[in-house]
Amino acid sequence: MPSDRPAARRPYAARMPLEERREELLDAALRVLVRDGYGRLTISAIAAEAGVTRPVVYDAYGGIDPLLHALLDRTRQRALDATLALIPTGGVRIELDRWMLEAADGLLRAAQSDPETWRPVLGLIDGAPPVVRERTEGTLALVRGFVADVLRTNLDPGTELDVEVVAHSLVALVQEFARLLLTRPDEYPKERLLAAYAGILALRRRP
Amino acid sequence: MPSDRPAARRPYAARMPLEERREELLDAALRVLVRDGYGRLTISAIAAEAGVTRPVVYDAYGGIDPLLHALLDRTRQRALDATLALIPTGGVRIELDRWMLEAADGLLRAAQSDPETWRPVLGLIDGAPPVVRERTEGTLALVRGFVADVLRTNLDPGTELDVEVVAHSLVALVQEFARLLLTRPDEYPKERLLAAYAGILALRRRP
DNA sequence: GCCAATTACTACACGGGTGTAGATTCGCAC
DNA sequence: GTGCGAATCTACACCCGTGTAGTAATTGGC
Repeated sequence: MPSDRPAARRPYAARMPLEERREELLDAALRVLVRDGYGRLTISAIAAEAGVTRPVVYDAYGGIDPLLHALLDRTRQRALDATLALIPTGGVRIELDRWMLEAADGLLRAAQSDPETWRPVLGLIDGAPPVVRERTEGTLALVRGFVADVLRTNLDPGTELDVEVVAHSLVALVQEFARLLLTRPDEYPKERLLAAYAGILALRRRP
Repeated sequence: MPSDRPAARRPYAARMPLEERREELLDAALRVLVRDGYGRLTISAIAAEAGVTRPVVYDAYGGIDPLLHALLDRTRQRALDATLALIPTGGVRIELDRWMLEAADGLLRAAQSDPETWRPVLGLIDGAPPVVRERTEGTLALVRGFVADVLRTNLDPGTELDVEVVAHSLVALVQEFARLLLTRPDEYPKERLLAAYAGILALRRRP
């Protein structure tokens, strides 16, 4: 062999302005996250997934923490937008039973149509570090607040209920349904879950 | 200084037969786990917490995986024992509403009295790897099965309900209450949670 | 076509956890 | 009290991810 080739230089990845690169890195990071969990969400893995070398990631985000922060922000915003679209605000009066069903339906649809966003949000990704729990909890608190408002506005005046705990319960319940839908869709398709939910709600009227 | 002391040998930890050492290591591991999460549950950290050197841990368990497995087994068994004690088996007939309240009360008591066992079981420890989710899910499936049996045995014959989904919901609800109790006891003391729960159940009778 | 700024890559040092081989000490049995 | 086996410790090599300084290629503007 005449030339012991000097470690074959890696072909350059397509160049990209910083902002665009940042978005692409977030996309790559989300793929890694959903596929492998937080435990394997490393700078190395993200760079490999995006087809670039690690310094590119450092130039774009400075480290895993800012990157994760940005990823959580983007994901949170998407999920929150979809969720708040289902909740009437500003003291609008609605029919509670009907709304609870429609909102559940809407949320299950959202989760089903964009699982990459919702799996992390629903806590279905393994290895979540504390920062994830904190941020998720903050978002959930917001949603629970809106749900509680809806309840206060629309519950029969006579009803004595701990609205905050009930809001907690409703949100937890719908979340659990969404988890079932995403993890065992064959066993628990949307129709089954909604029918069961309707059955539970109906107990309130048929003594 | 006459003697440049040769790195001061570490004092020996008290010797212990293997089985006893294993238990002590599990205790240490549980403390580390609850305090720092799965992300910091390393052989090094466990050895330090137990006051021994790493080879002791390797001799006792062979690595982090067998140790974690043993720890999960022990924790799971404790939680499962406490839980199954609350669920009537073998087709015994009971009064459903009363039982649901008593069982919730019992579980909240259990969680409150032994948080080190229940925090991991309730998913309150950060950074759980896939194996934890799998094992927890298996245990939950068992519990849900028993709850579903109770429902089948004691629901009014006329009631048309998706018993499996309802069991899922009940278990998820009580779990959520337990999480609230352990993470925000001042805001959500046991009495408040149980009162709210009773209120929700009561809706079934007061139309 | 060429140049310069921008973007990407190579190469290094570091830190922390893993796993193991071999030396050392403890403490029970006799 | 003294062995001797069991239990513990020391010391090493290894891997993998981090973070950065310096080098090289690309590409848009002229």
